[in-house]
Amino acid sequence: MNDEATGGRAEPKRRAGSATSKTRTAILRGAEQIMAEHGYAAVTYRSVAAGAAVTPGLVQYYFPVLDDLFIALLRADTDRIIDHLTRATQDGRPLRAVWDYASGKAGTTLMLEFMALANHRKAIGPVMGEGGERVRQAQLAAITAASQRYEIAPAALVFLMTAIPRMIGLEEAFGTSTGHEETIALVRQYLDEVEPL
Amino acid sequence: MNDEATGGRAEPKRRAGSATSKTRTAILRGAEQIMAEHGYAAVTYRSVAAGAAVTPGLVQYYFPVLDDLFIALLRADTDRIIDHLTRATQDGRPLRAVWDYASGKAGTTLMLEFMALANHRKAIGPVMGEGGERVRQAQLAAITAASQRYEIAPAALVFLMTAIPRMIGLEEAFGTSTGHEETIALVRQYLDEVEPL
DNA sequence: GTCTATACGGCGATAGAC
DNA sequence: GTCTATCGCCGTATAGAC
Repeated sequence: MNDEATGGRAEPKRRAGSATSKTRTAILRGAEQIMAEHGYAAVTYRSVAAGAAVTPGLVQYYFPVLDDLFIALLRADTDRIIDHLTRATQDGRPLRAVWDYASGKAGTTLMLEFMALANHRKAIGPVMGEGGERVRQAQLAAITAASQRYEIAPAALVFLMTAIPRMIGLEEAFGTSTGHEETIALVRQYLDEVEPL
Repeated sequence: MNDEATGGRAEPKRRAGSATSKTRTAILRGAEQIMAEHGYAAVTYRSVAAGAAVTPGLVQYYFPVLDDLFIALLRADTDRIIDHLTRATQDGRPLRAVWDYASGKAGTTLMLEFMALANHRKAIGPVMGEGGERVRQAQLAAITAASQRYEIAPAALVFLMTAIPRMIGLEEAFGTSTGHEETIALVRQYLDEVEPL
């Protein structure tokens, strides 16, 4: 509700305390769990403090604005995703790996959570964009080795193999489902052609 | 931030005052403008009241819980979208009409706004799902007349023509763009084949 | 039925004490 | 470097005036 307030700030100091502080990592771990369990809206100075058994003021000391905490969480998640994709695309069927990963429910939920977060905390948007770009470049690198097999521009292919299952997941989270089965069948047919099992 | 509180309620009376009240429609109009201009987070009892020149208590009289106000706005938006699509798909190139509409920036922004809203106001989700289903059925009805032209299952086609530009819009809102151009070129090529200008 | 006034417990952010 | 007190928002509930 105070979006404008945080958006209009120049650039104050964004971090206090050492980056290696034990307290700091304990706070991050606790915040991550709260976010996974109850959503970003449940991540408050008070709840994180309670989870890490410190005072709310101390959490705020390490993360002066709540954005800073979310950004740290988002960056860590992005790194994890890229790690996973890098490993999963080395089995000879990189396109299927991309499709399968994007089809995972957990990832879609997390994406929705961060999209919603970015939507009312303007500092988060650019971090998401940069993370999305990093992920896409990693996917692109993983499929270009065999790109002549696919008959479709690699960049378009990677986008589609991510966007389609993601949007299906989003819609299903709310209860819209018309066309999902038919679309999945279409993609499966294509994958069977270009990356037979 | 008080999601749990509103979620745990049985089912109190959800509306007071007549549905045709002049005050009620004034409140809705004002709320719509605030939402379009500053996002859903700026829609508060106090801001809406100020916009409609009434007291916050009166807004709450007509919409006892803020969800009720958002649901009224979402339903009205869905009706408008269906009206628009019904008209736009009658020019002989219904698939292009679907694609063009989903490519509009305003609609994508609004969708993101409502998705974010649904993400932390659980009462909104089902209303979004139902609205999405209504829109999709209308689109489906509009293209099935000429469906033999398309070579792809109509339901999959409608989903893709909506999902692709929507996801492109979402990603661009944050700053991810790899693959967008290539994907758009791909779709344009397909549209030129099945619905030549 | 319409509408106002007020109170409560939550929140993020800030200033400043230790 | 660590932590507290306080401020001004918020949604919601309630009591009651007209």
